Amino acid sequence: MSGRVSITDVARAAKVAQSSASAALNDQPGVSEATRQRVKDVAKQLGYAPLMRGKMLSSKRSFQIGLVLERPTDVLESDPFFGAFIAGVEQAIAPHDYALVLQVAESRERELDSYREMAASERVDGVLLNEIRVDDPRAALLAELRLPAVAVSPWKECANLPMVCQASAPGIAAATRHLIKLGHTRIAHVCGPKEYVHTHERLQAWEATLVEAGLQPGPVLQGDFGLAGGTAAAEELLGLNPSPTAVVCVNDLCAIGLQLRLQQAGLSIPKDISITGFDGITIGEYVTPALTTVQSTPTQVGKQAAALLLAHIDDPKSAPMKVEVPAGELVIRGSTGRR
Amino acid sequence: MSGRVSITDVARAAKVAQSSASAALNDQPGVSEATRQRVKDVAKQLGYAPLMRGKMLSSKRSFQIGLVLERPTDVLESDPFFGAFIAGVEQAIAPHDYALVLQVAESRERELDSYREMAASERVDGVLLNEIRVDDPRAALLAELRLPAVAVSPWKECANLPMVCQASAPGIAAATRHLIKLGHTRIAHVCGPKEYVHTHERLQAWEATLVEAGLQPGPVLQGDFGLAGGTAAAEELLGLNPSPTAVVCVNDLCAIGLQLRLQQAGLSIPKDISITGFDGITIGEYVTPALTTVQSTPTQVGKQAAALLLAHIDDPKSAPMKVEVPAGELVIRGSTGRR
DNA sequence: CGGATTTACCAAAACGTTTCGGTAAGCCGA
DNA sequence: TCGGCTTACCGAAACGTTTTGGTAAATCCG
Repeated sequence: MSGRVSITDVARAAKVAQSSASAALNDQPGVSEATRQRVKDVAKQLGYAPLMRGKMLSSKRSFQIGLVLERPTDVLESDPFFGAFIAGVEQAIAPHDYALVLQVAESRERELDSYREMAASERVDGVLLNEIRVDDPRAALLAELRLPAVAVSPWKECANLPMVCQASAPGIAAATRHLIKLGHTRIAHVCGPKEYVHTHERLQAWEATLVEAGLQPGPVLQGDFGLAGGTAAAEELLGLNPSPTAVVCVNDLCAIGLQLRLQQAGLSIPKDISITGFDGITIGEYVTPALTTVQSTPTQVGKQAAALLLAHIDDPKSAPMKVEVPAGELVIRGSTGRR
Repeated sequence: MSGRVSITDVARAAKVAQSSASAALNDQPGVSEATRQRVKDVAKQLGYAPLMRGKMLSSKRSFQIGLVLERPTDVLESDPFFGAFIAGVEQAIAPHDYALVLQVAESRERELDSYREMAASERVDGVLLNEIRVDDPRAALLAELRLPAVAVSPWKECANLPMVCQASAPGIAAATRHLIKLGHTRIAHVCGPKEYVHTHERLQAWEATLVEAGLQPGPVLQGDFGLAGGTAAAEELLGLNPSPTAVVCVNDLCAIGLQLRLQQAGLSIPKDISITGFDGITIGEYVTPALTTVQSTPTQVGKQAAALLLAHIDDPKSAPMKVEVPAGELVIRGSTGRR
């Protein structure tokens, strides 16, 4: 009695061939308008919903895209990009009956294994790549596996992969200019790990902006994309003489780590030192003083990336190789002040 | 030439029937050990990997489980549970060839639609339910849809759903006792939204502990699970007279929001007011003073929840209805001090 | 009016896997 | 030696869908 209703049942009830029912329901040509309506009505009445498994097998597609996260749990925990990014992905794929398969890998090597496995079993039709690194080994692997992929990279090309980019250079430049306007001349930079493309883009934007303004690019401190990097950079900074009067940080978490540590050391922000972040995560509004930052739009990035991936899955020839998302805007708050 | 190698190819190459090849590869009985080895060798040599689609259709399973997040992006952004939870889920399902399908819903009504759709298309074999609410409508819906589900709930029963629980009552009680030992007598609580089961469990644990110690349960301030709730509670608290000397917050983000706002208002933590959180998120270690909190173990919870769901998918009769994960431990840091 | 084209539909194949029923061959006990 | 049981294997069906090739009927055009 309960039993699932298949397209065969619909066809039988509507007194047409299974193939005609399929054509009718999928708005394919070869069936009259009258029949199409009848089939659709019957389908609705019977509560027919196509079974994904059948559709997958027959159409040789999985109607799923993959996203693999490398695992360091503490990074996952606070990565601001993640949630909003996924929300954007969902917006783009849901209308096309696609779903997102999320995997978590314990290490980079295992991450590659994840891709190998997804490709071998064809569980997904393509994947999204985040946090692109310099000479990223994933690009070559995915090409070898012939698994469509889209890179989310802030920066120029990425090893022949189609990419979606939201440039962070303009935001970093804007933050740097903002500091220059406030009268700062010794403006340091806390950069991320050298292996990430993000790191280089932001480092160069900071440097170029200072050079352009005729200023000597101040010290570069080694940080990372988490709180710990900011803390470490703070320690380094405290030993500097002369000390910079402003710091452009690679992202918000790093900036917050820096700010909190400097405050612990007795410095006053922005009186002694001005700080800028990048991302625009919520907590930046709550720290004291609130963080001047660049508001990125991860949901937009996710949406565009997923849309581009679907386009490449559909037809790699005709899909664009690069889509740009407007850069984030500078949000001026209390952590920056006049020299 | 590249073309995918199917089980038929393997069977042909090993000179056995397709069905025998299947039995051999899946360690089913009915095939001799010699043949089994030969088939496996041939399969490996040919680089055979079973195609998910075929497996799904034939075995009437999707080998996937679902997780739907309701969307409020700013909550997603920083939810500490999320990343670690997913990592745990992955640990449990990966060995069974299962994958996680993640959906994001824009509202609660759309969240229910997500479940309906997953059930109708049988894209997943079961789902995980987070953030259980009082009289949660999802339980009834999933029962109606006959979609296996496991609830991640901190608390007693959940509408007949199998559940994994990591009690937060012991942690909240420990935090409260810790404050009592420090000499506090006016201990307030910042609770979450009343609709969540979490909220009630923690509220009651706080209250019971105070009553047990012969103290009057102090004021209950309305907060939520994000920074904003802490800020709001801080405003409320600042108007109180007499003011509590300690506050047990429903979670870390809320506690941090509270602490930052109180500090802005000129109060000194823990001199004027002691604060405790719950979760043990990273940033709690970085604020000044560092946050006394209860370290929960979301990865463990995710792992157990996924394992339980698989068990219920496999055989609902024989799987347990409840699995407990050891409660988190109190981590004493600088935000609590002697009265 | 007759041949060509189009339309509306159907039946069967295909996708890759698991599973079911059957069939020889081998083994056991009587 | 023979019936009954087990073992090892095979062929075919089944899962639910899309796609392909074919066939009448209807339409068009000269």
